[in-house]
Order: sequence, then C-alpha cells, then structure tokens
Amino acid sequence: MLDTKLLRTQLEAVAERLKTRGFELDVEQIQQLEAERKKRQVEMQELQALRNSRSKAIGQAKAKGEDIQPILDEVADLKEKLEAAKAAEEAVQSELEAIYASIPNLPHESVPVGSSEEDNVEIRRWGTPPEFDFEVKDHVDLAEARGWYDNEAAVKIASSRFAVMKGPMARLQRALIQLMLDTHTQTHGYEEVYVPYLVNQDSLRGTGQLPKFEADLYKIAKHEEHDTNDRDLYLIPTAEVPVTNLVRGEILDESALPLKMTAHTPCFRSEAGSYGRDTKGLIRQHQFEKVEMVQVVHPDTSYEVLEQLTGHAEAILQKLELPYRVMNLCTGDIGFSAAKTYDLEVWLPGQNAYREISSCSNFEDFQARRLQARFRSGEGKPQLVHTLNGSGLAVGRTLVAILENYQNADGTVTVPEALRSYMGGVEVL
RNA sequence: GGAGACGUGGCCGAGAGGCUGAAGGCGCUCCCCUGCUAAGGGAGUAUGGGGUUUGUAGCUCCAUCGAGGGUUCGAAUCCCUCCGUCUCCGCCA
Repeated sequence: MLDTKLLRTQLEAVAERLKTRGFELDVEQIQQLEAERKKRQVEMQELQALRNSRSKAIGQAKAKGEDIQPILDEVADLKEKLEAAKAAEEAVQSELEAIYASIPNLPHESVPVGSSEEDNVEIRRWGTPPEFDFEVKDHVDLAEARGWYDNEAAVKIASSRFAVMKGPMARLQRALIQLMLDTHTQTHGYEEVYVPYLVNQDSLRGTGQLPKFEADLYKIAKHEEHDTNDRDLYLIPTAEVPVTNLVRGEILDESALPLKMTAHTPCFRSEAGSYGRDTKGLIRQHQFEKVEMVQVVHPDTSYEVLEQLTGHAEAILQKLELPYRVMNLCTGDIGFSAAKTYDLEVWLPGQNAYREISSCSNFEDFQARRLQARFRSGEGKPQLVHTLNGSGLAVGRTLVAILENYQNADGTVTVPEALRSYMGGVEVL
C-alpha cells in the first residue's frame, strides 16, 4: 500500500508515475472520496466527543447524587445520530481502502520505462551458452528417456502441471536445495527458517497477494461451504509470504536490522490464465520447490541490499556454472508490490533461450506499510522498514537448467562440480 | 476431540459498569544529589488516525485492554462468536 499522506498531498504526481507502469489512477474520484471522508470523519468524531463528555457528566452527576435525567434527555437522540455518522464514515472509508489496496507500488527512478517484457533492459551476462556437437534434448525428453520423469503418473494422482520425479533426478533436486541453503546460510549470512505452508488472509494481504490475486492461489476450505471463510487458509505461492510476515506488526530495534532469512518451501500456484504457456515439463507447475531469500532492512540501505541480494542468487548460478543474464524489469513488467525488480534468466539449451529462474525485488515500504513492520531508532517514532526478497533459486527450473546444460551425447548428465558432494560423489547420472 | 482456567502497556501485575489510556512494580530515558561504587530524590516513558499548520513542533479530537459483534447515556469490566495460551483426559508422527 502506498502512503495515504502521499496520496492526499501529491495525488497528481503519483498518478503520473503510475501511468508509466500502465496503471490509470482516477484522480477525481479519489479527491471526491477524500473530501467526503474528511467531512464524515470530522462529523463522526465530533459526535463521539460529545457523547464522551456527556457520559462523563452523567457519571459525575451520579457520584454527587444529582438528578441525571436532564442530561439523559439531552443525549436521547445522540446514539442514533452517531450510528448514522459512523455508518457513513465507514462506507466512504472502505471505498477508499478498496481503491488504495488496488494501487500498485511506484517504480523506482532507475526502473526503465516500458510497457512489456520487450522493454526490459539487460544489465549483464555471465557465462557462455554451451555448444553441443549432437542434437540437444529438452529436459522432458531427456528425463523421460531415463525413466526419471513421469508426467502420466502425476496426472493420474493429481492433475496436469504436477510432477513425479524418480531416482537421480529426485535426488538432484534435493541436492540443489541443500546447496542453495548451505550457501546462503554459510557464506551469505542468512538465517534458515522453517515456516507454515498454509497461511491466513492477513498474511496474504500483508505481502500484497490479496485482495488482487486471489485467483492465483489455492484455498483450503476449513469449514463447510456456507460457513464464513475469514479463517480459510491458503497454500503459499512463495515462501515470501510466511517469511516476510514474520515481522508483521512488529517494532524492531534498529540494531536488529538487517534481518536476513532464507527458507526452502514448496510453492503452490493455480496459474489461472496461463493455460497454453509452458504446458510441457517442469517450467510452469502448480507445485514447485523454491529457496527464498528475504531481507528486512533500514530504508537507507534497501537499494544497496537489492544489489547484494541479486548477487546472492547469482552466486548459486555461478557455482553451478550455468550461463545467465540479469534483466532490469521495466515499469510495465514489474510486479504489483515491487519498486524495482531484477530477473535472473538462465540459459536453457532445450528452448534455445534465457528463461526466468529468479526474481529479486525491493518493495521499499510498500509491504511494510500494510504489514505494519517497523523499527525504532533511539527515541524516535517507529519508522517503516524496507522489505526485499529474491528466489535463490527456483529449484525446479534450476533442475531443468542442469539437465539441459549438462547433457551428454549418450543421454547421460554430468553432475556439476558444486553438487557432487551432495550426490554422494557421483560424477555422471 | 472432551473438561476447566485464562488473555490488560517493553515486561510483571491491579482493576469487576462512570472520576481508568489504565494503580503499583520492573525495565528504559533525562535531571538532581553523591569523591568512585552502591544507594537516594524528581520527571518522563504505547500505537494508529483525524483536525489545525506550507511542513515540523505544539495544541486538540477520535480509536485501541486477544479479534469481531452486542447490551448501555457510558464497557478493560456484562453478553455472544471466534482466535490463542495453560492444566487435565483422550488420540497421534
């Protein structure tokens, strides 16, 4: 959520910047509602003040043994008036809140202006795509040929876009998770955390998945359908949700910053609206593994930290010697809550293309405001923190990248050096 | 899953319809006293929002005693629902 003060005082400028990401803000409507809000709120509060003072007077009169009937007569219709004023105020307020909750974050000035992924700017490349003197297979053909990947079985026990993996491939995925977690904890200074895979609505609101993106989430109905669903839980679409929500409602001591956390979790996405894209293989699944990095930092440092965090994700690709490039997402392509995002795209020989494998974002105080995640420095007022996160990395896609980049003519796969200790020393699968 | 107890500020803990945004204690901050240490005295110490102000400060109003509803002129206090914690029993990895 954006700062309401900013929305009140610099609405035009905000609308102007939001335009760069293709978002049209109805300035006039907001101004109207704000004026209405102000009026209603003052009305309501004045009535409340009157009620409070009269009620107090009744108490005092009673204590002195005086007749309270005159005061009671005076406030006879106050209750009804107050209720009406309250209802009016709440109506405007919730209308405004709904609008504010749907406004995306303002892009940082270093974000290139553009309308689609075509306009993303390549920052750097690392590594060279390997050359093969045989016809390369994609990860599906390769893994199916070895009996490692069984799409039919997944469809049978669940549905399409789920995976069944066996033997060395399943183990390779586990090895990747271990490598990533060990690297982030041992050399990048993150604390490993274990978190719930089901979360409540407050958590999803805190990180911005709700109210706008409910359709992308799997919901677990806890009660009968006719029951209220406030307490329904959702499968996490990313570890970002439970991990970032650890600081929801907290006032941290400045010395506790930065908070650096990493977690491996499965992620669940219903991917409504993406049918027809990446239907084959592991690229786009309803369930996939991811190692996530989350940082909660002092506002002054967040852009510096974004560079570091991106570097931490890159370090994994470098360890695995997978060629990749770093993209600065343009205003039209960054996510709802992000002020700036770098995507890491890994080279996939099977597709002859770079594909997203990590997304590293600075949310500034956009998430923190809704989370009410703050810190206090000295005597000062609590101040909102900045939050960041990045995949480090999407494990399923890393698995794809390894199979495809390390494939051999005979259908075997060489194990990257960095993974061998996690694979019992095996060099070739 | 069953039965009971409970949920108050940074922490402990009183309060049982009005003078309570909340006694007292601990902690913390500042000031005074003190040769050092120890001790003592005083003051302060929640969060969000609105109005006023170009903005800050200030002033002022509103809200918040697990959450949400209700009763009442008035609720931390009474009633209901939910969430959570503890104890005992049951079950389970």
